[in-house]
Amino acid sequence: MSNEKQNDQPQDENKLIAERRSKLDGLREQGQAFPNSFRPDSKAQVLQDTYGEKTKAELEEAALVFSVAGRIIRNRGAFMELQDGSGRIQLYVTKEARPFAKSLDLGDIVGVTGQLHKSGKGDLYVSLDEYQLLTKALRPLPDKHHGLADQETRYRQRYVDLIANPEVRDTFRLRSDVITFIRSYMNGREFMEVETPMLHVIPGGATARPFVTHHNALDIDMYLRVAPELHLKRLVVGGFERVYEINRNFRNEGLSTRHNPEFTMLEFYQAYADYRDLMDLTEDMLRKLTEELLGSSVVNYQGNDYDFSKPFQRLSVFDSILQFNPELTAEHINTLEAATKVAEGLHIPLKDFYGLGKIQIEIFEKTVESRLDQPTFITEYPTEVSPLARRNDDNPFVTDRFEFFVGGREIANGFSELNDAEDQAERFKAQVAEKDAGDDEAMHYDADYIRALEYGLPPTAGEGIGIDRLVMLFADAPSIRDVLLFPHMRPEA
RNA sequence: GGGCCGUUAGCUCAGUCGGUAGAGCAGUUGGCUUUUAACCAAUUGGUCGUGCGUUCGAAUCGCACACGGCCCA
Repeated sequence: MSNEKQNDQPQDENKLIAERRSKLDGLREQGQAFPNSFRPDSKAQVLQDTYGEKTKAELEEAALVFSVAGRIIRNRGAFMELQDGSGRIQLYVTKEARPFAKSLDLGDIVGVTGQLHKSGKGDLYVSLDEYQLLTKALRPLPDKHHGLADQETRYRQRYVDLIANPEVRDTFRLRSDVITFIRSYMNGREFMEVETPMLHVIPGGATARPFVTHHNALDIDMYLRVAPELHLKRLVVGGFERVYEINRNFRNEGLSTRHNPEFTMLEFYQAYADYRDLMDLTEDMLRKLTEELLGSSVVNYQGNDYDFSKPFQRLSVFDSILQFNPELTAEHINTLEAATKVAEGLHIPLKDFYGLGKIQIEIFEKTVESRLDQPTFITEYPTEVSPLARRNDDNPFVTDRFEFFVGGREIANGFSELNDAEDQAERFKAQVAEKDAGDDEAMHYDADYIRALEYGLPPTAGEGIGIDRLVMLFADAPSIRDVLLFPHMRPEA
């Protein structure tokens, strides 16, 4: 019999839960324990905003009656506090309602209809004239004053975090606002939102290790996409001249404060534009986003101010290396031999297949990237590390490409697209050679994409913007996990 | 992958030199009922992350492991 009890109840059952469970048993005996007929007509925050300034006498005169529903988060004495999706409002326990109030546990969800009053201390409250328990909470809430502090529990049980720590709700509302703004901005510029496959037969569009899965009916391995790039450009070939997608990418890499295996990107393509046009667009969009969301053009992130109102700096990879390494001259990084020496001096591990461009990027990432504080575009990325970007007309060693940095972090990556099918085929072959040489992040050869280019991709520029990192910046969040509702964690022990 | 820190009641946290496991909140019972983390009185609640070891005796010391946090690669 004690075995039975253990089998049909959770392992972490304790006395607090058992007491609530027995209250629920009593409710079941009385009838429907989970009624779904109550309809609130008001939200707590709307009542606060609409009537918070009214005087006690004005409210008595008006005799307004409202219905609210939500979770009881405080229940002592004559007042209770109810929290709904919008905010909080007090409830007054009338003498008749005392047995009901006494039977409630913190966390229970109730529906209440009653007159709106103002207390002697100046707070609005709804009187418990009519009331109903809508959902019994079996588990106790975290400490009402300290909230939920344990980081692991906050990430694993986000639902509790959202109940106990109201500022967490603000972060995710901000995230929603960012995405809403971006959609509106792109739609306003005649971009069309599209959805392209998540499951790829040939992973492409970025240099990254993919997740592998299996399609049973076709009996083939498939890959979760690392980027939507190649599909979006196929659409430009097809005649959709401005497309964008806001969706998840999957990269099989480690977890850190800046990396989650699935993350959200805005990716967009504009025909008859080049990378300079996209730098202008990015600058305009981020400036407007900042002003719209924060009401200011200065973003404070982890104690530093970043000013989005001034023109963003534009600097080539090559020049940035020289600027941030005053002891270096052009001669130190413009030949394979010299650059290799510099890289070795910086203790950068090099692989045999690295060319000059790759080594320059390694030097850039080691010595420049984290120091790009104020909003900055870095341009002219080496062709070697840009297999999908158009070569620069004056210097084919580099491409018409930029990345955008702020606070030492890469936020965006864009370039004029390579629309020379024969050049693209050669670049794919170079990637395959790198893969054969041991680079498991290198791209595959995508023959259908080459075929699409052979039909003709108009001159086009494309860009990807990391939404998670952007939200981190605006939410002042130190970890990407703070802007992901359900960040990936190792399974619980 | 490496280093440092953490894991004690449902939650937030103490726990000294190795010697019977503590507080506040919540819970239970009673009182009170216009409060703002309500208050008063009494009271329940523990696999001290897991395992092995040292010891007469381990939350405490050692080793290994798990999970998390921060930093580095």
